[in-house]
Amino acid sequence: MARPLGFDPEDARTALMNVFWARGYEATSMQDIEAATGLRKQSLYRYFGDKHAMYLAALRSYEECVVAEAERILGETPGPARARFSALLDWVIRSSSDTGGMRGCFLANASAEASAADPETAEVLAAMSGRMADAFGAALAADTKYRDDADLRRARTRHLLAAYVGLRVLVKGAFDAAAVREAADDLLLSV
Amino acid sequence: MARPLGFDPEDARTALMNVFWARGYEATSMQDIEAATGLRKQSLYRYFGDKHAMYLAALRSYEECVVAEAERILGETPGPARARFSALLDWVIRSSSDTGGMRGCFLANASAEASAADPETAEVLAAMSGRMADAFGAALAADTKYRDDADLRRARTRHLLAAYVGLRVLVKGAFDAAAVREAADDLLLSV
DNA sequence: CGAATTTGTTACCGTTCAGTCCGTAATTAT
DNA sequence: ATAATTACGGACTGAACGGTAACAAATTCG
Repeated sequence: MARPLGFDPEDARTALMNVFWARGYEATSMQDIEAATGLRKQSLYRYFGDKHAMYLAALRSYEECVVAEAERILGETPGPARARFSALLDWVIRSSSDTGGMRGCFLANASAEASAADPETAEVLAAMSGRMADAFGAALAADTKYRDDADLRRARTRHLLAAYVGLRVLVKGAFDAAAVREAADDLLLSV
Repeated sequence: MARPLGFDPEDARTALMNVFWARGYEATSMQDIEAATGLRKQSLYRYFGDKHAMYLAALRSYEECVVAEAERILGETPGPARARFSALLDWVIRSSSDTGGMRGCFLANASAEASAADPETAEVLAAMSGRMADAFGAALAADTKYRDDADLRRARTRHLLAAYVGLRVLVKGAFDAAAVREAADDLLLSV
């Protein structure tokens, strides 16, 4: 009955994801968001609510884009667990160098920035890391060694998830591409 | 020749460390800093310069407190590499539950928050992670297996550092104490 | 004691923050 | 066409930001 939306909400969410991913929550101003989305504040506020809601939308967009892709790679790569994780790490390293800048992992960045006083964000992050953990566990279960030992599988899942997150944090400052590759190769030896 | 400083600079730096560690750089306001240190803005500005310098002082304080303690534990624990890392992880888990809140690792938090546009912070972070890597490598060298194979030692060092950092990020949201313990135990199997 | 110097405190500065109001343009239903 | 409804754009708001200026209290040296 009235004028339709002048922008694609999906595009806006992707732009939000990129800007919050690159700068974090606190360091991103509404000016940055306007520039990233190409929209005016008023349109953003009407559609999303407030800055915090935009951040949650960005996190959900990351979940749909990146976490889903990680799940796909871990699930669809044929062969044993090690091959699956190798494919995952290849993809991480490749997509890191694609974007040039080392943004790390939005999930890891958000976890590190998260204050205890933000239960909504904590919930989204917990759900996301839970999906990652499930995907890791399922990939491990491709090997009989892990399929038959739930305790080992859970422990190894947590170990791998920690190493994965740590890699994506360290790539922002301490590790160059070669160091990441080396750490990833060594990590695969423990799978 | 004049009135002496009315506060202990070391205490002030420790307070700065704690407040930036808990909240990050952007989310910490000068009001927070005044409350944490018990000092007024003017005293802080005169002594440290500006907020950014206070952050660097906080990072250096962390390096002197926490990184130095990690070096000490890795270096002075007797026995093979695994025992040394076990002691390190015990200490991490113990000190995490001591402070109640899960602040994670200041180094990891700062790395995740760091923007590429801050070379000074990047330098401090690189130096700190370098010290951690050196300490990890030295601890590994307690085993002949690692002492005699520099390539393996370097790769394993990076793997362990990534896992260590990842653990301390995930403890902020995704992992509870039991999950950390489990991941740490599994991590030790790869040493 | 008194001059010099530095600390600590209060008030203040311009800027930027997230968020809102309101007039205008665009679209649909009648 | 016209009325109703909605999106858009610019101007605006009060609060909080980081940072500074100016003054009073305290300490040391001559």
